[in-house]
Amino acid sequence: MAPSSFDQRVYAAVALIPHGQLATYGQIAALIGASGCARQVGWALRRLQLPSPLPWHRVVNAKGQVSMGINREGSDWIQRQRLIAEGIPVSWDGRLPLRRYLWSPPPLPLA
DNA sequence: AGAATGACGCTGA
DNA sequence: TTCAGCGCCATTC
Repeated sequence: MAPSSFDQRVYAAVALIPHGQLATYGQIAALIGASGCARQVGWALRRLQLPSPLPWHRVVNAKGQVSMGINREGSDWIQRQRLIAEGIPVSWDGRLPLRRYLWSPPPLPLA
Protein backbone atom coordinates (compact mmCIF):
# COMPACT_ATOMS: atom_id res chain seq x y z
CA MET A 1 0.00 0.00 0.00
CA ALA A 2 1.45 3.34 -1.06
CA PRO A 3 1.32 5.88 1.78
CA SER A 4 -1.13 8.71 1.13
CA SER A 5 0.09 12.29 0.77
CA PHE A 6 -1.99 13.04 3.86
CA ASP A 7 0.15 10.71 5.93
CA GLN A 8 3.30 12.28 4.50
CA ARG A 9 2.12 15.77 5.49
CA VAL A 10 1.33 14.55 8.99
CA TYR A 11 4.80 13.07 9.33
CA ALA A 12 6.40 16.28 8.02
CA ALA A 13 4.53 18.37 10.59
CA VAL A 14 5.34 15.99 13.45
CA ALA A 15 9.01 16.17 12.53
CA LEU A 16 8.92 19.92 13.25
CA ILE A 17 7.95 19.55 16.91
CA PRO A 18 10.93 20.70 19.00
CA HIS A 19 12.52 18.44 21.59
CA GLY A 20 10.79 18.68 24.95
CA GLN A 21 7.61 20.24 23.55
CA LEU A 22 4.12 18.93 22.83
CA ALA A 23 1.53 19.23 20.05
CA THR A 24 -2.09 18.10 19.85
CA TYR A 25 -3.69 16.08 17.05
CA GLY A 26 -5.80 19.12 16.22
CA GLN A 27 -2.73 21.31 15.90
CA ILE A 28 -1.08 18.92 13.45
CA ALA A 29 -4.29 18.70 11.42
CA ALA A 30 -4.66 22.48 11.22
CA LEU A 31 -0.98 22.83 10.39
CA ILE A 32 -1.30 20.71 7.24
CA GLY A 33 -4.48 22.46 6.18
CA ALA A 34 -6.81 19.70 7.34
CA SER A 35 -8.52 21.49 10.20
CA GLY A 36 -11.14 19.30 11.81
CA CYS A 37 -9.44 16.06 10.82
CA ALA A 38 -7.73 15.37 14.14
CA ARG A 39 -8.85 11.74 14.08
CA GLN A 40 -7.16 11.23 10.73
CA VAL A 41 -3.89 12.39 12.28
CA GLY A 42 -4.29 9.61 14.82
CA TRP A 43 -4.90 7.17 11.96
CA ALA A 44 -1.72 8.31 10.21
CA LEU A 45 0.35 7.82 13.36
CA ARG A 46 -1.18 4.40 13.85
CA ARG A 47 -0.10 3.39 10.34
CA LEU A 48 3.42 4.51 11.26
CA GLN A 49 5.60 1.48 11.74
CA LEU A 50 7.91 1.46 14.73
CA PRO A 51 10.67 2.05 15.39
CA SER A 52 10.48 5.43 13.66
CA PRO A 53 12.86 8.45 13.66
CA LEU A 54 9.80 10.70 13.98
CA PRO A 55 9.04 12.31 17.37
CA TRP A 56 5.50 10.85 17.24
CA HIS A 57 5.43 10.61 21.04
CA ARG A 58 5.18 14.41 21.25
CA VAL A 59 1.63 14.29 19.85
CA VAL A 60 -1.09 14.06 22.52
CA ASN A 61 -4.80 14.84 22.66
CA ALA A 62 -6.32 18.21 23.61
CA LYS A 63 -7.32 16.87 27.02
CA GLY A 64 -3.66 16.91 27.95
CA GLN A 65 -3.07 13.21 28.20
CA VAL A 66 -1.56 10.35 26.26
CA SER A 67 -4.30 8.53 24.38
CA MET A 68 -4.30 5.11 25.97
CA GLY A 69 -5.83 2.03 24.39
CA ILE A 70 -5.44 -1.73 24.29
CA ASN A 71 -5.46 -1.53 20.48
CA ARG A 72 -2.18 0.41 20.59
CA GLU A 73 -0.31 -2.72 21.55
CA GLY A 74 1.82 -0.94 24.12
CA SER A 75 2.87 2.02 21.98
CA ASP A 76 1.00 4.24 24.46
CA TRP A 77 3.29 3.04 27.22
CA ILE A 78 6.36 3.67 25.01
CA GLN A 79 5.06 7.17 24.31
CA ARG A 80 4.70 7.89 28.02
CA GLN A 81 8.20 6.60 28.68
CA ARG A 82 9.82 8.67 25.90
CA LEU A 83 8.05 11.84 27.08
CA ILE A 84 9.38 11.36 30.59
CA ALA A 85 12.84 10.83 29.06
CA GLU A 86 12.53 14.31 27.49
CA GLY A 87 11.76 15.91 30.82
CA ILE A 88 7.97 16.01 30.56
CA PRO A 89 6.28 14.58 33.67
CA VAL A 90 3.52 12.10 32.83
CA SER A 91 1.31 10.60 35.53
CA TRP A 92 0.44 6.91 35.70
CA ASP A 93 -2.84 7.51 33.85
CA GLY A 94 -1.17 9.47 31.04
CA ARG A 95 -2.03 12.98 32.19
CA LEU A 96 0.54 15.73 31.66
CA PRO A 97 0.94 19.56 31.96
CA LEU A 98 0.03 20.34 28.33
CA ARG A 99 -0.32 24.11 28.84
CA ARG A 100 3.26 24.33 29.99
CA TYR A 101 4.93 22.36 27.19
CA LEU A 102 2.57 23.15 24.30
CA TRP A 103 4.39 23.88 21.05
CA SER A 104 3.70 27.14 19.15
CA PRO A 105 3.39 25.99 15.53
CA PRO A 106 4.52 28.27 12.66
CA PRO A 107 1.73 30.64 11.49
CA LEU A 108 2.44 29.89 7.83
CA PRO A 109 0.91 26.75 6.29
CA LEU A 110 3.34 24.12 5.07
CA ALA A 111 1.41 23.18 1.94
C1' DA B 1 -23.62 0.26 -0.22
C1' DG B 2 -24.61 0.81 4.79
C1' DA B 3 -23.09 0.47 9.59
C1' DA B 4 -19.65 0.40 13.08
C1' DT B 5 -15.15 2.07 14.80
C1' DG B 6 -11.70 5.23 16.67
C1' DA B 7 -3.99 7.40 19.03
C1' DC B 8 -10.01 13.69 18.41
C1' DG B 9 -12.27 18.19 19.94
C1' DC B 10 -15.73 21.48 21.41
C1' DT B 11 -19.73 22.69 24.32
C1' DG B 12 -22.70 22.47 28.05
C1' DA B 13 -24.18 20.47 32.50
C1' DT C 1 -12.76 20.14 37.21
C1' DT C 2 -14.86 16.09 35.61
C1' DC C 3 -18.33 13.84 32.53
C1' DA C 4 -21.68 12.99 28.84
C1' DG C 5 -23.22 14.19 24.32
C1' DC C 6 -22.55 15.44 19.67
C1' DG C 7 -19.89 16.49 15.34
C1' DC C 8 -16.26 15.12 12.74
C1' DC C 9 -14.36 11.84 8.72
C1' DA C 10 -11.09 8.08 6.84
C1' DT C 11 -10.87 3.24 7.64
C1' DT C 12 -12.75 -1.25 8.33
C1' DC C 13 -16.30 -4.80 8.48
